[in-house]
Amino acid sequence: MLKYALLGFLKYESKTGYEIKQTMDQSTGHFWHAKQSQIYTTLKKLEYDGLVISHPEPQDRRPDRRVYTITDSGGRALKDWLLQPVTKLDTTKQLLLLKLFFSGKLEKEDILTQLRLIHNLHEQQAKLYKTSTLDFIGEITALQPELKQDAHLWNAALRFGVLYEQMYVSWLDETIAMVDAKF
Amino acid sequence: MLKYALLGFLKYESKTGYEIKQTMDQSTGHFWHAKQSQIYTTLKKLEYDGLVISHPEPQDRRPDRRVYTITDSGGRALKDWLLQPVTKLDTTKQLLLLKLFFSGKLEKEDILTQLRLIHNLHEQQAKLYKTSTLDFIGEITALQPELKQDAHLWNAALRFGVLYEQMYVSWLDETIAMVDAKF
DNA sequence: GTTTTATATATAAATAATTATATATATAAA
DNA sequence: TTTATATATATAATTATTTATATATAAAAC
Repeated sequence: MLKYALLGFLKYESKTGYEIKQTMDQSTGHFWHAKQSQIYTTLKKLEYDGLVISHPEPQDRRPDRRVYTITDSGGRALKDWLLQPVTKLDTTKQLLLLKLFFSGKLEKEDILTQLRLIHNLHEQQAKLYKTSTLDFIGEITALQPELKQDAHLWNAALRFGVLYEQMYVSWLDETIAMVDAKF
Repeated sequence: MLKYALLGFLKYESKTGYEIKQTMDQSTGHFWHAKQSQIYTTLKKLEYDGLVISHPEPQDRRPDRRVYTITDSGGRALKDWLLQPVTKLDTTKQLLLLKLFFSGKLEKEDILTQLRLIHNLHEQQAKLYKTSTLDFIGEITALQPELKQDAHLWNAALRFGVLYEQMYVSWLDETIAMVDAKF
């Protein structure tokens, strides 16, 4: 699937692997991520398959950048994929839930420590959504009004993150109270 | 991580790979899953590492079952892992969000079709939580009262699934309305 | 002044996970 | 009576992903 994410970003503009990594972390990061090494190897595969092309760009006092550009074939592959209906639920892997599920024989305090730690992490993430991530969408659409539709969808994806964190924190509150009462 | 899930299940009772797969699908399925092939290979690895042992059990008119049992070493490994704090958020991969993110240039109807399809899937899943999954916890604790604490945590994990689906469906309602209005 | 962070690309090695098969039997449903 | 489902184990091949590492420079922070 990563290949389509890469095509998606390159459809907006040509980029280097490094730039894609930065953009990804700031935009799709909370629902789709990849390591730098995977991005580089997948870009190579995409070029081999003719979905992107690359050329080196000299820079002063720095090593060459390799800039990737989507091809017509890549554009078609992207669109085909976008139109292909999603027919099953994502299978997420939640480490905390897995641990909690098997924690019935642990001490009360050990369970609570685990839950409180994760509570902090999710509160931080919730805060993050309310500040930094919001502005990059505004900036881009101010410069490129033709991306207005896109921006609506970016906001929807961001909104998902906000709701998810809200839900997560309230579930944690509930669960901490339950453990406190029943253990 | 799958290895710890397997140890977790085997801590309750000795099981075959086949049985673990069934149990997993019915219990941790919505936050941790694995293919049958991965379960079999991971069990072998666990045995090689001395965390479980296995022995074949003859059956009448069916091939032998290979029953796995957790060892003391496996029990310790499980407990160590359970106590180890979770220090970062899970990185989920949401196919629908990824597609939506890049769908700004699609036709309104294509986007809505995609969203409505996934809406159905999540409503079904929400319904499923309200019925079938609830009873297996009641059944087990009726037979084994010493699992009462465990059952509280199983319910908490299930509750997460319920809240998640609620959140997902309401986000979809919001998003469908937005696309309907803005595209 | 030294360390950290940012810019930039890339490969090797290892681990994790999926898909596709193969084999064998019994029972229940169409 | 044929088909589908459930019981049971297992391997091969492929794909996906992570971790670790190497190289090189500049700017900013400490």
